Amino acid sequence: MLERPPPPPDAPTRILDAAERIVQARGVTALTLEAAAREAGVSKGGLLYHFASKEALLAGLLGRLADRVAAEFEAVLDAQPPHLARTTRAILAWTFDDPHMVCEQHQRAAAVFLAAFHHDPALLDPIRRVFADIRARLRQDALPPGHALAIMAAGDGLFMGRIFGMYEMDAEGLAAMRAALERLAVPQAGSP
Amino acid sequence: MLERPPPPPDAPTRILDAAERIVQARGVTALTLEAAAREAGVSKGGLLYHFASKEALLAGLLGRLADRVAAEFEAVLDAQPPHLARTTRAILAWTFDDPHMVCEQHQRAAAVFLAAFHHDPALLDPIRRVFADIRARLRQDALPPGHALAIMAAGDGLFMGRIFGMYEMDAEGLAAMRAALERLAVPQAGSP
DNA sequence: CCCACTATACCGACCGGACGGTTGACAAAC
DNA sequence: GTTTGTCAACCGTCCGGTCGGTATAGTGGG
Repeated sequence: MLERPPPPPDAPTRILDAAERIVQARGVTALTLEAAAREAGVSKGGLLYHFASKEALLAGLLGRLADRVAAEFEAVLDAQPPHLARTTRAILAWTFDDPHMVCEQHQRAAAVFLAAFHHDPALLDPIRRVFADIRARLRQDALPPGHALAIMAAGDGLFMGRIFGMYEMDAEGLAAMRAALERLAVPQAGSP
Repeated sequence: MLERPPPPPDAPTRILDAAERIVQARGVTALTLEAAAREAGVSKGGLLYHFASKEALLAGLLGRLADRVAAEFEAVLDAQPPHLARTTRAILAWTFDDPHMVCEQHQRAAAVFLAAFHHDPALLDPIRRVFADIRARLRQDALPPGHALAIMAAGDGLFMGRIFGMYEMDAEGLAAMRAALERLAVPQAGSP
């Protein structure tokens, strides 16, 4: 059964894809309007027709990234069985259940994130909102105070370590860390 | 009792200080050779006499940063009482005992870090070594596997959250989080 | 059906400015 | 008189953004 090949994406999408590819492959500095245009198969003028400035391009990139992150987390959350600390456990799954394939996508996300921050920290606002929303839901988990925060921070730290090439954690260390954090995700932990 | 005012720093130091100030105050993009020179009170040629290229300037910045981070951690570690998980507890103290004054310094460190990463990720190597060393010592703490890692990752995540303006954690949340992590820093935790 | 007009999508040459780096001169120190 | 530190002027390049133009596809009047 052949899948119908997806229709060719429209120009703005193609341009955003191209920009992402460049940022991921050759770094923030390589993202110029010309390069993005060429990679997308349009002229610089064509690119600027859809994104009126570099900032607009970055904003587009960030908006899409925020949407994707939100959707990804939602999917992980939906896959979690009911539990008093469901959101917290979703974060754990999100952090550790990463099929290796996704790593590339995370690298891309990080590259976009950093590119945007580099240009103007305010561009991160869409993502900030996504995470603020997650944090709000986290607060409703029936966990001792601080546990959910610790788990989330640890996930973020792991993510950062990967992004900046600070850790190369082996599977064993990763599993141990996950186990330790999972023990924090037990409602009323520590007082049977 | 008046402290003897420190002798005026030499030119390379003045230049590095100036570059740091610029990166912190006006972002990565604002760090140009001209701007750094002007801020340091020398001409561009004068700057290039001491740092032959922008990359050299960034390498200098990063080297100094790595030294300072290492020294700072060492100081925190020395202040810790003997304990089976001394290194781990030093990390906790490092993360949470932050007198507010230091926050500014951390912002500066992060700005330098990001500027370097932006130019060339390989410039981060000196810092990578510092953290690799800390991680190695962490492994010698008598803690259940994963606990020290979790604590370190949480610290990193908190740091990242602050850098990118993702969290604004209140003191209460911070204290709760610290308490949760501190419970992980107890040797043989969980099995009396 | 044809024509005039308009809107959409795109092109690529060009401009202005910034930035990294070079050069040659110069003065004080040794 | 050579070395050391500093300067100002300059150069080539690159990049973001502008602009005049083109091709295609409607749209409405006659």
